[in-house]
Amino acid sequence: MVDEAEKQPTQLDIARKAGVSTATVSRVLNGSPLVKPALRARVEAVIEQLGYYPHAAARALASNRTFTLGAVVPTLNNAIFAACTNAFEREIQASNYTLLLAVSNYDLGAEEVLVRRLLERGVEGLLLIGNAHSEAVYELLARTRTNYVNTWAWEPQLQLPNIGFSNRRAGAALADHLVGLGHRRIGLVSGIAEGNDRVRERAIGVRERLAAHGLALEEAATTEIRYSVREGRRVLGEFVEAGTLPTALICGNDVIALGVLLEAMERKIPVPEALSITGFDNLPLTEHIRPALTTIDVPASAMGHLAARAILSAIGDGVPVASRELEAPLLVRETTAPPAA
Amino acid sequence: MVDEAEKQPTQLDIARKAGVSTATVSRVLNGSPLVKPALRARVEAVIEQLGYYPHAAARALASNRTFTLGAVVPTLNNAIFAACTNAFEREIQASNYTLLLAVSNYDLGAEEVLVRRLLERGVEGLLLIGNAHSEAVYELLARTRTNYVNTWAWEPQLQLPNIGFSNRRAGAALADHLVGLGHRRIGLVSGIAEGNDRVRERAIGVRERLAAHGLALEEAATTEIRYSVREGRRVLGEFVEAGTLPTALICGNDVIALGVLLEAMERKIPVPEALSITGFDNLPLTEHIRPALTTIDVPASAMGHLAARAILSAIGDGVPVASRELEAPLLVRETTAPPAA
DNA sequence: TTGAAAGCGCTAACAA
DNA sequence: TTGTTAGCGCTTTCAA
Repeated sequence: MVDEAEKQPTQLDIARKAGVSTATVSRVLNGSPLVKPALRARVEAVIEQLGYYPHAAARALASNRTFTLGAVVPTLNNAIFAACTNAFEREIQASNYTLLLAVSNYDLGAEEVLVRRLLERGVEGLLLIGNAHSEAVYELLARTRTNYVNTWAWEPQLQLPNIGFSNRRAGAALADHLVGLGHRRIGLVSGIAEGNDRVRERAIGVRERLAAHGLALEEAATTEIRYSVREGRRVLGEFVEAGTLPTALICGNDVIALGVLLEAMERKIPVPEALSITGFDNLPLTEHIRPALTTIDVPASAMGHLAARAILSAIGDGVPVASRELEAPLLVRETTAPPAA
Repeated sequence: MVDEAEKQPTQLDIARKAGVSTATVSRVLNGSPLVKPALRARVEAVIEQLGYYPHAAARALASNRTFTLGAVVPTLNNAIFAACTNAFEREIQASNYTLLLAVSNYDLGAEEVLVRRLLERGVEGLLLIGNAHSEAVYELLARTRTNYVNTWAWEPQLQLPNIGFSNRRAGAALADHLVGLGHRRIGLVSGIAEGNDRVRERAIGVRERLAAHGLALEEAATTEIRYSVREGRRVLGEFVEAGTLPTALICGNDVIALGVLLEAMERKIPVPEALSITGFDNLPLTEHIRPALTTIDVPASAMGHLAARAILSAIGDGVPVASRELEAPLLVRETTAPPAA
């Protein structure tokens, strides 16, 4: 019955014990220069003694600042988004900001309610993935004048705050590379395009370049699957059994590519001799596996860091977030080669 | 000059426009059953019209509830922690809670300030990794009566809220497996033990079982390294060149194990014939790679989900978080076999 | 250099 | 069933 909820001390407790006003306590806490050193020391001693710490909600209500930033990512079960989130958090942490994180599971509708929830929480800025978000999200962001940045994308014509790279050009680079190698029958095993503009842009890039060379994707070797090793393996098997295996397969990401590669090895299909494979992301493992995976180097951590710095300085200067294009270079390794004659 | 900061509408705005009191608006917002349907509809219409949404800080200050949970993890650049965090977020999201996430980078001192920061933010519960936290953290948690749970650990004698598995027993299982196979010269390539009780516990488990069999770790093949493929490769190379390679290597996690495995393959050291290798975590890839990795199946997502449910129900019932032990079974696959005669 | 006091937007008694 | 009102803990004028 005795719950003795001895509450957290408040500034009033500190003020009384130190014989000062709450205004002075507040000044001490906020490092105001106009508190006499002696007084400051006295107050700090009491703060220490009572184990006081500020009540963020009260502070936010009074000052209209939360020192909180938000991020909503599709998932953390993709090393690339986890890395970006990690970098973002580390960067804002250094500026005494705290991260409110939400996972949308690639669902734009869910994302909308999550963004709303973060806005209610008073986030001073937001990191989003991609440029595809619901109308409502964009309206909310505009109405509340929230600093935000769409990472993982670079589409200047959209006039959106982008810190990322051109998925379309990355897709194009992959296509050019394979065509340049002499491939004519190329398939695409991409991620699920629904609600994912990065996937769509990459596919457009691939198709455009193929078309420019008078080619087209092998539709019988083109499909969308979830990002998983198992799915990659399954698809490779299906292509083989259906007799639709092309000479090159562009995979939506490294995880899929790894699945395709491992299944090919299991089936004694020589890679890259009989089948060229490309990935996307440049996961740490891809350079160590044999054959090493040809892939696109996605600057995941850099996007996280830069997005944080951009938002933080936008908040500081009161200016809009500055866009910035990053490189996502093609890394030619061992899974791509000219097709067997 | 014209910044026209047309502020967010407040309950007062809604109340006036709807011709009711703010109390009624509050009731509508909180789904109080004692608001007449007609009135409710009128208020909701105005809310919709003005695009109003509640101010979480004000709400928190008045109600003393934040609907926020915190998590501080060592890093997100480890798929296993990312998976746990992902599961935790998904679970609390479903209960309308929001996640405050902080990354400690395996630094207990840093963790302390982060926990403090989350507490200031008013988190109603906290997910932590492991049982090793600073005194100050435990004091803070006790004093504020914050619901928290240490995942990734199961040490009932410590009387701490644990939802996890016994790292020591997992280490023991690995040792038993290898000894049972006939290995006598066993090395350990663990993660950095500093500030990481999981690593220490696993090592203890290994050493204990080895001792029980009258054996000891090959110290010349035992070391601590960062969790990276590259590091794993480097270490394998060093052991080979120093001529200290044992017949089996217990690796701190799958990433290290993969590095060791790939380097062994590169050097034409037959695995498992000449060298048995074990990992830890059961990353999705490990079952697909050849030879498939013998490892410990860590219930990362389950810990995230269960921790969330435990904290949420502790908050609901006002009772302490219930501990729970999970299995972390040994998965014997293809990288372990009897040592060559 | 310090203090008094008025809110910030909301919830929750308490009244009606 | 609805309204009135007193805070929640803090910041921030404004005075002193």
